[in-house]
Amino acid sequence: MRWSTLHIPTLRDAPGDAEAVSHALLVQGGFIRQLHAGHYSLLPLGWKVHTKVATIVREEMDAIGGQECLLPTMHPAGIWQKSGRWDTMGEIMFRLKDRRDNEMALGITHEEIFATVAAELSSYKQLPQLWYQIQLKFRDEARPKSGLLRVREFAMKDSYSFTIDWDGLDEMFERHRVAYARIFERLQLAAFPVEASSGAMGGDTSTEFMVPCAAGEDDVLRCSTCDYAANVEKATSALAEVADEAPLPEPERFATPGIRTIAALEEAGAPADRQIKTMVLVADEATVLALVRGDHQLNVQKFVDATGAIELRPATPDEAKAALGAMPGSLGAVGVDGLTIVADEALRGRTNMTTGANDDDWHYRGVDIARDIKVGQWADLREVQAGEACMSCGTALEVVRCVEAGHIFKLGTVFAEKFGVTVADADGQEKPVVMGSYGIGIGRNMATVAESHNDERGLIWPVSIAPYEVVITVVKLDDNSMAAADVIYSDLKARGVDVLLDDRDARAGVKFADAELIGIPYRITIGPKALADGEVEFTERRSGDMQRVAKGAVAEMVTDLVTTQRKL
RNA sequence: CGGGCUGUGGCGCAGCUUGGUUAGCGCGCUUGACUGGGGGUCAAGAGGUCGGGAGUUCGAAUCUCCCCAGCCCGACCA
Repeated sequence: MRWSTLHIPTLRDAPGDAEAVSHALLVQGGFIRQLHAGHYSLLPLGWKVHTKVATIVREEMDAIGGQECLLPTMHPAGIWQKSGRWDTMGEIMFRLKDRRDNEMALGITHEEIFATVAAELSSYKQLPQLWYQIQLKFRDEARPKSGLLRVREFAMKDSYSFTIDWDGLDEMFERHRVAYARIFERLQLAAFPVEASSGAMGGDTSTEFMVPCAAGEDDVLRCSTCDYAANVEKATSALAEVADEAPLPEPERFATPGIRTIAALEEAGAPADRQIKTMVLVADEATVLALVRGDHQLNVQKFVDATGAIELRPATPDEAKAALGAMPGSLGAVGVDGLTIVADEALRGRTNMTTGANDDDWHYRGVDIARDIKVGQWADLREVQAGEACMSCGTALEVVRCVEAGHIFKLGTVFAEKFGVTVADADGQEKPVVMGSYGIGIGRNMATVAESHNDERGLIWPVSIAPYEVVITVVKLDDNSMAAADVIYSDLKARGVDVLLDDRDARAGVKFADAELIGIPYRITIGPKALADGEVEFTERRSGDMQRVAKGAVAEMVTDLVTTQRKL
């Protein structure tokens, strides 16, 4: 294409409100424009990149046997009520009504719809099936941010597997791991798999693919020695043994005037790891207690996963007082009856502990948890901190800030049971089909590549998804230069290279700056200097390295380079 | 949802504290000239409901109130 005819609205200045690098560069480079919070228009350049990302995903899904479909975006409420997620999804779901007052929703994901399609399966001989689509999802995110990284309307590749048993699911899961690894390799993203919480998706296990990135929103605990990596919502670590002394015969009250914090109580003689921290939470309208060791932090998602709570929030100080009789700072679970008490595993078997006495300015010491506290449920609740020991090898774990680039779930038979997705097995017995679901956001991955590949001059796209693989920059629009440019341009096009001819009547500096800003990986510069020797200049965007090439040889050379890079 | 901040030509901003003729600047845009290998120079132009509404006032971009939108932090979130 000829630049002079295209709509590539690059900006001299970066937008003032863009914090994330990808956001600023995609706007400045003329790839995207915001319509309103969380909704972006993809301009020609942006759509080209987006399409190339989608193509890579499509190719890799096809390579593992995926069959592409396209399901509706708008769904009747009934289908979501059938799975029970009409209620559990809460505010994330855009809801609307049609003219007959029927309730509808915009799809946040498509398990329900694919399960409906799958209900037509009737025999194990039809399995396995692997279906996917690249389709818009709508999510009413509380806080869209960072350009394309977190939006309310976005294209996602979501695939769904249907197998006769769990071994089949394992096989499908493994296929996706391979496909995703290939996708991220082709996108040149440093993604790595991590253990994740399945959250509202439910199901058995899930794996996220994370890309280290400052603009990300997830923390991953990673071991540098072995391959352990897990989302902080799921991560565990090995704790040093704590040797407890024998407990007192019974908890002993002692006055702690003015002491409201773990740290203050520590100064008063109770080490933090010998304290029980009691937090009052409101889970789906019920008051519950979460107990962790004094020096530990509660991870809310872990609590949700352990208890199945849908909505969870900390109680207000007044609510805490109403429930336990004291203000935060003197709360405890000793002798508490009638409230659900969930305790972290690190507290199991501990004795001689200190905790609040549910009386302002009073605490108990000598507490034996097994004896004195009616724990209703033991669970892993504590948030792992950087530096704690890896469970499998003991190395200190590090925290890495990441973007979630993909997420794959083993769903099991939950949806199959609700939607009647059953098939007859070899013995003629009706069996629920085992499902998996697998997601990868197209726009988010595009933005993540932008986050990962840029410099002070702008974007540096990998050849695989660059809006154009090569730009021909004509320094001076005289007949001689344009003639040479046209020959090379036609030659490259004939060779199947995605080439952009910058034939704008602008100063060389402007063209160089724009080419670099929009991140075209290779540039052929045509100017009188080199042309006098029958040569053109060839520059690699990433390194800035320039070399002179005979004008008749450059097309073949570039084609070879691009072809190699493209396939990577 | 809580906290902080911001809305002024296409983009980036000043003006607002202390109300006062015609609302400025840079970039971009149009036309012309000179230029021509890293965002050039000169000249002449076009382009603005100052986020919206109500109020105070002789007079509001500026003060007051309400609303809307956007950004950032936190909460939340497949």
